[in-house]
Order: sequence, then structure tokens, then C-alpha cells
Amino acid sequence: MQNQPAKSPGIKEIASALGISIATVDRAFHNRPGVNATTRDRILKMAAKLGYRPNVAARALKLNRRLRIGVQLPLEIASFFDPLGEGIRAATDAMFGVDLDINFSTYPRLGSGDIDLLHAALKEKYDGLICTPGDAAKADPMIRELGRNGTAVICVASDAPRSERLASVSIDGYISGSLAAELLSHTLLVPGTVATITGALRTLDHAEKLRGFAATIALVAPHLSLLPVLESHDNPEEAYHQARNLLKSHPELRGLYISTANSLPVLRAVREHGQLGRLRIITTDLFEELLPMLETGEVLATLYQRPFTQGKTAAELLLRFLVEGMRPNSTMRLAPHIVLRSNASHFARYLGAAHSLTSDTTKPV
Amino acid sequence: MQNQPAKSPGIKEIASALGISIATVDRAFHNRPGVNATTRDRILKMAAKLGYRPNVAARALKLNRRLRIGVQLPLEIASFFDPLGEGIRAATDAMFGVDLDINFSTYPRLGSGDIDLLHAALKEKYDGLICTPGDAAKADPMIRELGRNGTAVICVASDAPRSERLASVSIDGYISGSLAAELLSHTLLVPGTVATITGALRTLDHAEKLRGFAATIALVAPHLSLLPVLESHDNPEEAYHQARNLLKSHPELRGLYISTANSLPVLRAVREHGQLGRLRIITTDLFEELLPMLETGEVLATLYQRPFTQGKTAAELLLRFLVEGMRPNSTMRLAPHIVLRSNASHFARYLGAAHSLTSDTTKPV
DNA sequence: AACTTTTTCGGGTACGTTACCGTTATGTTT
DNA sequence: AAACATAACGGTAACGTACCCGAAAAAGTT
Repeated sequence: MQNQPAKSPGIKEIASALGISIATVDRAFHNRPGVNATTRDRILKMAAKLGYRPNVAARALKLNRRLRIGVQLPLEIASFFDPLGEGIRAATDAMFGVDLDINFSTYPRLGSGDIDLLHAALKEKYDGLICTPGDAAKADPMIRELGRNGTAVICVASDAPRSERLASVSIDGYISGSLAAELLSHTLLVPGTVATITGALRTLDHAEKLRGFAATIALVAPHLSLLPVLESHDNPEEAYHQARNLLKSHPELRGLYISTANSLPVLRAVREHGQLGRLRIITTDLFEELLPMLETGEVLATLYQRPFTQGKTAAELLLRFLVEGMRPNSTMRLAPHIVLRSNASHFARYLGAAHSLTSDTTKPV
Repeated sequence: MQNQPAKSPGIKEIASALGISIATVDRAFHNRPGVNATTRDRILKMAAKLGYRPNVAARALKLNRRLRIGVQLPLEIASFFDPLGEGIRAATDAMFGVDLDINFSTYPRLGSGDIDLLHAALKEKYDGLICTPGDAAKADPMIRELGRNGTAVICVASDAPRSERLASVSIDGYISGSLAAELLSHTLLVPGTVATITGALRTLDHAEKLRGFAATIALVAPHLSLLPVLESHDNPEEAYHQARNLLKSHPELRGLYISTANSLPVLRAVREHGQLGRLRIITTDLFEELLPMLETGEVLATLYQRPFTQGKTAAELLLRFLVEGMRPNSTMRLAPHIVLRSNASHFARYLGAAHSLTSDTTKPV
């Protein structure tokens, strides 16, 4: 059935079959100068005839390239960026055959210190960089400069689309917002009012979420009227006060979509107003404190943005590009996970201790 | 801040750090005879201290061994197993520095020809095998035998838990069923009857789904009464007729959970009874024909079993084990994606042409 | 014809690991 | 004390590829 493998031919076999040296064969394959056009053809023909496939192991060994990769993530919000970093770590750990030097560095929060770090990355001369630009406008020129200096940049969880970054990995914001609207529409069957609290509208992602939410409310639940969006500017206290004001001025409110990760202060305000359980709430991301509320139904659902997967995907795409030259699509959008009470426990395990795909038992080398 | 790159250590570094030869270090790692117990300890300690990781490229080159991996998947249902195979391909393609020989073979459908293929795999002497055993009872002895012969077996999308397979990757059936119940409970607020149609109860996975469904119905929607389960035995026509009988004998039916991939014949029966749109339906997996029904709400939601991710994960775990000796957890359960109309289009792209994470632009070798 | 320049090619080494074989130290038997 | 056995370790040749260096041949210049 299967023909014998017959030991796959190397450049040595090609060379001796043509009576030339392996150096020439090597030159021909890498179309380096110094090889006659006709010999080059003969070599390629012979390679095809013998079914030559380069030995990846030997190549990897010889090249022995060390890839220096920088990772720049904010410390806040840890429940999101910690698993994202772990995802990156998981992808790089799984990479063998390449010498990787991963350099994690952090800054306080989105939009505070990130530009300085990007600037510092210029001197590091990384082969690749994974970052989450807070303000695209400011990050753009830095990322473009990094690209010119030979650093491939991938944005994760946020984007700087007008820079010439290699790719960006993030959640599809429009789908997130749209899902929130759809889920609310399932339980809000009579006319009423719904509201949204977001982070910062200048962030592309948040704007997308609201677009999706508004469009889908209009489409599938025209009986619901949507209040103007509230911007919390990624500030917990502002989020709390805006929620208080909202609840005070709109006692008729029936549904709430919290599209920022700062959902806890909002939920506190809702509880203080005795509205928890009556108000239908969709949140974003997953926290320890959210689990009991999902359990009781006080929070209808949360849209989990899969930080681990985002990190893993970003690192995989970057490595694939650096190692094999495979250029990824410029934007990769993941679908958020809809977390209800039934599947909350499944995602909760990403919250606590470090997650790993494999156990630690190693067999002797 | 960042410590020196410090060129990742090899056995040479370990040897010189201890003032011994690399030969002894090598013997220690492979616990071959001829090395003092205390030196062995010192070597292992030093290796851990330096963070030694064997260079798989050098090892693969020296041993000149190519990993032979078999993949055995059913042709039916293509919309599920094609992307699963692509996931496997994606994981193996991303491997670098190891010579892989992937051997795909197929059999008509689950439980028809799979055992023969497993038997054939014995002679192939694969290093690793990925398969989807249809009948665990029959597959168990074969898989155990394969294990004894040095083939690491990973089950994907189904399991043979009592065989000594290395690991299994699949969707968490209990969560699937539980989600179906929860989603139904969101719209079925008044007392009524719900039913389930499954594939084959002898499949562990299907049984789990029903357990989850029944338990969650009882918990969150005690006003709903659940009819006895219908087994379609993975047969489209049987599914159709059972659905017909169900609708005829239970005109009061309000909700339906189709936990088999054979949802289309069931939906046809529902349509013929004019119940489409009235009956709340949760399906399993995603098909082209399902998209318009999600759009109109005739199908409330479908639980997407993420075949691509399952295949990719299975292959990653297998390779990690074969190359680095990292033993995975024996069972890995993924959470299904809840597909509503808002996110259906996002998953639909996995249905059509071959999916790839990266574009096809390659740089010259 | 004697040279320089350019083109074309071969020799040789290194990458990190494995495994064979040789060497030294230590203990045991005649 | 000589002879030998065994344990513990060192030296080193490959594996297939990439690339530097230099040699030879060809082509061009005076």
C-alpha cells in the first residue's frame, strides 16, 4: 500500500546526483548570487524529481535564530490582562525549535505610560512586539517607526488601525453589542427603556459595541427605547456615580448593557437602588464577584472577551510570521463567549491561579 | 529591569558549569547507566537552575526520526469533521523544527469502519493517532493495544474513557445540555412541555447532554415538563419520523432541544407541521441551512461545538506530548459557543471553503 | 600577453544532540 | 603483586543545513 519512505533526499543527494557540490545547491535554493542560470535550473529540476524537502530540523538547528519578543501590557485590569499574558506565554512555551526571548513589561493602565514603553521598545530592537495601544492616535507614529526598524507589531485587545502594525487581534465589538441587545430582547418583551454605560468612546472597540447594540435594539426590539450613552472614561468612581444618576432620573429603566469592564461599581449602584433582580443586566468580561450574580440571575449574562485566547492567538500569529514568514490577516476578530449561569463555572477557572493546557508531569527526556 | 538575553543553555553549558563532560550530562538525562547518582542529581539540579530545555531541532536531526501521526475521521458529517481536520492541519503546519508525517484516513460514518481503521493503524506503527471512536466498547481494546505498541492515542469529539488513551478533547456535554435548558427557560415562562431528540444514548457525550438538560430544566424551569428522550440513532430518516410522531402526539409542545447534529430532518418535520416559529428550538452544530432560521428566530440558538478548535487542540496536545514529553490532562472539555442570530455570521465562515488563520503569502525559502 | 574583475563553484565549519568507543579510577580475585 | 572486572566519565563523529572563505574558471581590460 504505502511505498517505502526511502530516506528522504537531502541537498547532498541532489549535489552528488549532478556531480556538483552542496554549496551550489544551497545557493540555488536560496537564490543567492553566484550560480549559473542553467545549473540552477538543473538543480531545481533534480530537486523536484527526487522530491526534495528541506530538513526542517537541520535548518532550525543551523539558523539557531533567537527571536526577541517584547510584550507590553497594562497592570490594570488584572483579571483581563493576566490571562491574556498567560495566553501569550502558553503560545511561546509551546514553540520549540526556536530560541525565544520573551520580555514582559508593564505600565499602570491603558493610556498611561504605554507610549513611553513603545518608545523604549525602539532601542530594544525587538523582532516582534505585542501591545495594547490605549490611544491609537498617539501610538500610530511609534508603531510605524517600530515597523521601519524591523519590529513586527501585533496589537491585542485594542487596535491602532492606521499604523502599519502587522495585525491586530481583538473581540468583535459590533457582535458584542449586538449580542447584548439580542439577549435583552429575549426577556424584555414589552415596551420599556434600556441604557448603556461604556468606557471611553474614543476607543474604537467601545464605539463598535454601542453601534452593534443600538442597531440590534432597533432591529429586533423596536419597542425598547435607548437612552443616550454614558461614558465612564474607564474610571470606577465615575461609573458608580453615573449609574446612580441614571437610576434616579430613570426609574422606568428595564435593561442595562455595561460595555466597560468596570461593571462592579455600576452593579453596586444598582444594588443600592434595590433594582438588582428587577433590572435586566448584560455585562462585559468576567470577575469573581460576578459569579454569584450570574447564579441568581441578577446579571442575565456577561460577554466574556476571552483574554487567554486573544493572547494565545496574537502570539501564534506573531511567531508564525517571524518564523515562517506567514503574514496574518491584518485584523482578526474573535467572537465573545456568552456566559450564562450554566457555563459560568467553566470560564471561572481562568480567573484564579495560572492556567495551563497541560499538567506538569514530564516524562524523562 | 530586563535580565541579559544570555543565550539559552545547552548540555554544553550544564557540563562546563559543573566541570564535567557533555557525555555525562547526556547519560544523566536519559538515565542511562554509567553515571554516579550524586552527579546525576547535580546535573538535574543545574539543568533546572539554568532553565535547560532540550533543543528539539538538534535532537530531531541527530535521531533522524520523523514523527508519524495518523488521523482517522469519518466523512460524515462533513460540516463538522472537515473543519476539525483543518484544525489538526493548522496545528501541525505551525510546527517548526520537527519532521512530521501526517496521515489522514477516513471511514464512512461514526461506528462504521472505524474499528477496521484502528486495526490497520496497528501495523502502521504510528507515533501518535487522533481518532473519534464511535463505539467506545469496541474501540477500547484496540486503543489499549495501540498504546502498548507505542502509539499515543488522542480521542477527539468523542471518547473511549476506559481505554488507556493519552487524552480526549471534546465539548462539555453537560454544559451543552444545561445551556439549552437555560436558553429555553428564558422564553418559555409559562407551564408547558419540552422534548429532546438525541443521536445515540450509548455515546457518552449525548447522555451527558441530556443529563445537563434535564437537571437544568428541573432547576430553573420547574414549570416545564420534559418528555422522554427520543433516540434517532444518528439516522436522518429516523430523526424525521420521530419528530413527526412527536409533533402529532404532543400538539401542546412548546420547546425542543435537538442534541444530535441531524437537526435538519427534524426541522423539516417541524416546518411541515406548521410549528416553525411557534416552537422554541435549540439545535446543535452549525449548517448552512440553519443560518436563515437563526435569522428569523425559527431556531432560537444553536450550540456550536467548535470543531476547528477541537482539532487544533487535540493536535497541539499530541505534539506537545510526542516532542516534549508533556503529558496532557486526560480529558479536556471545551465550552460550546452559543450561536444566536447576532453572531451566526461570524461562525458561518468556518462552513465554506477551507479556513486558515493566515493568508497564503509565503516568503521564499 | 599579463593583468584585473567577475562569475561560478568547492571546501570546510558550526549549530546542539546522541551514541559509540576509549580512558581513567576503584575495587576484586588469583 | 599482577591481572582483571566494573563503574564513572571524557572525546568525538555524525545528523542536514547555512554560509563564510577561498579557488578556479571565465570574461573583460590594458
